Amino acid sequence: MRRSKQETEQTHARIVEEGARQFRASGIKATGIDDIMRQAGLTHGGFYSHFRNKDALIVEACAAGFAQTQHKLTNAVRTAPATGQIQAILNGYLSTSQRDHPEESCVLPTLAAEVAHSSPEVRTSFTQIIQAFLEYLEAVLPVTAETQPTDDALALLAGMVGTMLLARASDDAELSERLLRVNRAFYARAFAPSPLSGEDGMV
Amino acid sequence: MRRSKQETEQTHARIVEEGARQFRASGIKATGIDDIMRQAGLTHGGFYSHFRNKDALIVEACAAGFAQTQHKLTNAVRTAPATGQIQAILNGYLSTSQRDHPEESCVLPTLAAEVAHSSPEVRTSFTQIIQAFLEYLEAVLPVTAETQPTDDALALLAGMVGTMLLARASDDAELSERLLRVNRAFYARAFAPSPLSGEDGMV
DNA sequence: TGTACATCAGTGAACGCGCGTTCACTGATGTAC
DNA sequence: TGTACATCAGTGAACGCGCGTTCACTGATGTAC
Repeated sequence: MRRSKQETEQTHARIVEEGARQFRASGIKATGIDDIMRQAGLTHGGFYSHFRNKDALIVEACAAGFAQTQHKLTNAVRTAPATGQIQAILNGYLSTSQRDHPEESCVLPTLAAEVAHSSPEVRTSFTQIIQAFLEYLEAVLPVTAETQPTDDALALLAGMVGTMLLARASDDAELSERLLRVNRAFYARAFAPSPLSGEDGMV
Repeated sequence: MRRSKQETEQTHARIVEEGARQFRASGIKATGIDDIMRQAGLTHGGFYSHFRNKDALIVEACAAGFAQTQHKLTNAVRTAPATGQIQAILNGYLSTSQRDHPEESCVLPTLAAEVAHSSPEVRTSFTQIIQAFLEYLEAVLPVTAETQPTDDALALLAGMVGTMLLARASDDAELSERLLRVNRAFYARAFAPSPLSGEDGMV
């Protein structure tokens, strides 16, 4: 039966949120429409009242996932001293809690490889997320004599994404921990104007 | 009908090679046993004369893929001057030709995210590949006053893997190219004892 | 070296299952008068 | 403001399809004598 506008909007948001969770937790291909709808408290047929197809949900779910990561990082940066902002981002992004909860973590390490095989619309919107993340980092990175923030952001993002990807793939707890810890320190040293220590997850 | 020992071995190797290609090209879940066997010139039923199940092939295919990457890098290093070995690895690994041919490129950027959701046996063997890659890089990295090769290898590998992952996900040709070019230079500057320029793909 | 038999690589049909998407239907909501 | 009707969010069965795996079968290879 028909629902009120407000309820429809809430339901839509709930499906997007659940999609964002499950895509990140299990991967895009491995997550079925049915899984998402059931978690959202609905039956699978109703999906197509909200989205043209699965790709349309992927686009919205990735955007929602990135917004979530951006908010977390912004909170982490806000509570950090001006000279420790890069360190705060690294501590937040490369924390064990983020590693252990991909379902509410950054979409790049979890979904980038699958997106590379996806439809043009998915790839285009995902590329915009990468660009938005780069711009976000550029704004925080310091200007140095040697390099530009716009170039440094590329190396920093790649390092963050690669570190999390490998830390999640590693079965060996010690290696996984070492990847996070060592690379938090490495990238902080490489980019922070005056590196500060500290080690809290962002959650 | 029964085949000779030699022919059986060759067929086995052909299936592994084809699996390694297609897993990297399309992803593990997206590649069917049938696809692989057809490309190997066989029918799908025969698969189980060679492998217990799909996971067993994944393990062998990842190992074969890594061996291929290691050989390519070793060739690139061999023809480089002693001080330009890191640069040679970066130029080889982060080339546009590697980006455009995932089917014969490193297994880490393409398969790590899917492996994180795979069976224990797959995860364990994949972790060994990560460790082998790290040891390989450690042997090439210089010893400095500040850091250990064993730590530097973690940051270098993460940067290489993250860069390729993002370069492949990016729909924007300019951004993709910039990721490869800028990060080749960044990681060379960060790790090489005396950075040399140069820009050939490894192929 | 030759023969008889066991082995087993490969075939192709079949299995149960889950997928994305469609569709007829229901009934509360939104809207035109 | 009240009424009559169109709209449409959500249900649940059904669709065609592809998946990983099993299995009876074939016939050349490997082996025991």
